[in-house]
Amino acid sequence: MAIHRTYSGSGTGAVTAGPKKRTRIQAKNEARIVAAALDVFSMHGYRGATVDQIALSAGMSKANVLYYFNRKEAIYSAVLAHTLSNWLNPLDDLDPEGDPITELWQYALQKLRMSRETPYASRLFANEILQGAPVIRPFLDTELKALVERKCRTIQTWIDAGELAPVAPLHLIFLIWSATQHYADFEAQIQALNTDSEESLYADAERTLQLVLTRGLAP
Amino acid sequence: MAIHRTYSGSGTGAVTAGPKKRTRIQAKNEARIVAAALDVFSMHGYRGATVDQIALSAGMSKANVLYYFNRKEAIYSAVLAHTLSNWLNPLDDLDPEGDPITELWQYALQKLRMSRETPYASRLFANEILQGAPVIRPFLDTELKALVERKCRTIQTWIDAGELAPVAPLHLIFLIWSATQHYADFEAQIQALNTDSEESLYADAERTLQLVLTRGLAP
DNA sequence: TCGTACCTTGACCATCTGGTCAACAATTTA
DNA sequence: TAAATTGTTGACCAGATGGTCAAGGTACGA
Repeated sequence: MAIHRTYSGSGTGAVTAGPKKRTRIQAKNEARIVAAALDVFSMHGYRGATVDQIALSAGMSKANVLYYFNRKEAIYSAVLAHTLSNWLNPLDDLDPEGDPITELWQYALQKLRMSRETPYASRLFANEILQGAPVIRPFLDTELKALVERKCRTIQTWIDAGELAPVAPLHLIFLIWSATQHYADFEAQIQALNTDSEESLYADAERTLQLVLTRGLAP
Repeated sequence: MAIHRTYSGSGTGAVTAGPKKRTRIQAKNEARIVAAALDVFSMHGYRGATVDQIALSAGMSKANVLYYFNRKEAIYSAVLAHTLSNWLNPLDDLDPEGDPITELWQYALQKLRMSRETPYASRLFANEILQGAPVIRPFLDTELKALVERKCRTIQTWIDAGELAPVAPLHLIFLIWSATQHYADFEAQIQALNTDSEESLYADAERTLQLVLTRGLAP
């Protein structure tokens, strides 16, 4: 997760010289700011978010927010870095030794539940990528690409062994990502079109996705 | 497509009294503005777009843009209204008389090709819905909801007739939307992760989606 | 040709917003 | 406790941006 290194300003703002030890107060306030900023950025996008909103949401003054993060962009980078690993980690769990269809369905299910439980993270990335990924492009080009290529090889191995339908591995990953993140990113649309309870909504989503994936991926 | 009526300001700005006939120049310039605004809004979102950018892209002065559309929001509404019908029309083509899996796959294919050919429209809606659909929520709640419910009934009929796997119709539609629009909305990510040509990218996407859908939906 | 209505824009204004700074408060350290 | 470091904020600034307006230009019917 090298996003951290990409943006030098994402640390403590007041300290310009070498890396000093972080105070308790620093850690606490930076965490509060990042948590507040996730809300604001994921709702309004980078440009639509204001430092004032973030400060208000974090319960402190704008000047104080900019004391910890010199620039608005630094807050944004910190939020992305803080969220990115959690958001993408499950992919790493795909086990080449496991049963392909079980592994893939478990991955999809985990992503679907994450979309429900932490939609902010999903919308944060959706916004970032919609704008052309100006900040996390370096990460996409290097670490995410390496991870995805590794997992594509795993999937291809399954296909070659006749344990999985002959899909294009990369596009299977895209399919799982899109189908699950949709429930977070397009929540407003889904709320408008759904008539049932949220509970049964997600139950139906799981059922349908499981059915299509398990049948669609059978060799 | 009643979005037009929702925003009174989306017509000619200078004329405040009743509906007068539109000049040739009016029609031409409004079309130029809407086309330019689609580019700008889809790239930067509502808040990130500036009237100056739109004016520059349309080849006229900012003041002139605001002569035809009194408010920035009016431009935005006009762009949404102009794009919405084209973007959602294919769903209406689902023929209850046709073969279910063929019909659904043709619909998915059409959406996938639209994502490739006119990604701006997709990204425009993605931005709008990510922000909570502040402008098109009334449309979602009424016309889109009615259309989707109608199509869900069609799908349910197919299921009841044993011609289709027992999925939740609404979620099947979500699956098709998400899997296809993903290629437009997340283009930046896809570009970063793809190593092949764009041609083979979309060929693989079609092949994988067809395989999973046709197998996954078989009764 | 003339007059009217429509078109176009540079200059301008009010507001919003990211960022700075000096002054003061709290906390840690010697 | 005294000094020094760290934390906090109201006031302020500069640039960006949505929107207005008066003044002048252009098309078009009578």
